[in-house]
Amino acid sequence: MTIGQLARQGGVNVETIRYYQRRGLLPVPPQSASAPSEGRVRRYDEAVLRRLRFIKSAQAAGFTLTEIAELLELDASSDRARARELADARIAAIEKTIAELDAARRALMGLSRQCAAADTLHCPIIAAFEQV
Amino acid sequence: MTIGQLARQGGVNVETIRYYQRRGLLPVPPQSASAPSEGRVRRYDEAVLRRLRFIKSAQAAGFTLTEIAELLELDASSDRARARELADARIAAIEKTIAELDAARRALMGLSRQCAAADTLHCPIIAAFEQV
DNA sequence: ATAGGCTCCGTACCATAGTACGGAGTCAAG
DNA sequence: CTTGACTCCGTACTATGGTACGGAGCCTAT
Repeated sequence: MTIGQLARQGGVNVETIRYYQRRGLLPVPPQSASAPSEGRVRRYDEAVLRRLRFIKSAQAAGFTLTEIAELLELDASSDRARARELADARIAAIEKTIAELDAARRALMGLSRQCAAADTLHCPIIAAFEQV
Repeated sequence: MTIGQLARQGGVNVETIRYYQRRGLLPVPPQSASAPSEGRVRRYDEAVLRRLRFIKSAQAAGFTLTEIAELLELDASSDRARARELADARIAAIEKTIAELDAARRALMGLSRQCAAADTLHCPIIAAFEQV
């Protein structure tokens, strides 16, 4: 797979892959190949694609790229304690975020309902967020 | 209330307030006062504090500062349709984010459990996120 | 064998949301 | 009436996560 194909499969663009390579999140495969005709173009395999998808998932989970770099290193190592530490910390953070988002969601639903009511002059947007 | 007191009450720092003022999110009160002894220091009232807290809440709900600026304008206006539109769009986005975070949370909990088990060699971090 | 796409790589630039700095003026307390 | 904390303001810098650009060179189908 070329870098362009990898990018399409992973749903990112080529520049992003290069950026991840610069950050050490993705490997830079060798250009040389066994066959003499195969040239100066780097080829990527399924493992890299999985790695790329992992990065995207971990990012969605709120990990920063720096933390993801650490996770990727841990994945290869056997430091179970550290891996667990990171996972648990992130679980707690996620639960907090979910609670916040849920509160915001409720505030917004109240706002939307108010705005739908024909008898209000305007929607009290700021007020909708009081005590959120 | 001075800018420093406002900042402390709002849980942000002074520079942030100035930044919000530059972005038009918070008003810049006049320096002049009725009493001649009152000087060149700007004073803020409760309404500004509420506004600041609203900004923080809206930000936690995932609105960008640009969107928040629009919300603040809408709050003063009567454009109920537009306010509702923004609210509904954000509710949908929040629900999607919550679903993603919940999937990530489940993946991480699986990971943590694996890491806790004494019989595993290492925690399969990348694998934990497959199909997340 | 040549046109068009890709790839390679370095460097520069972007948006978002702040944070830091520094000099000058102001304010309240001792 | 001075000292120390705070305010004012402009400008510069930071971190994060990318995007854009441009000149090479490579690769494949016609």
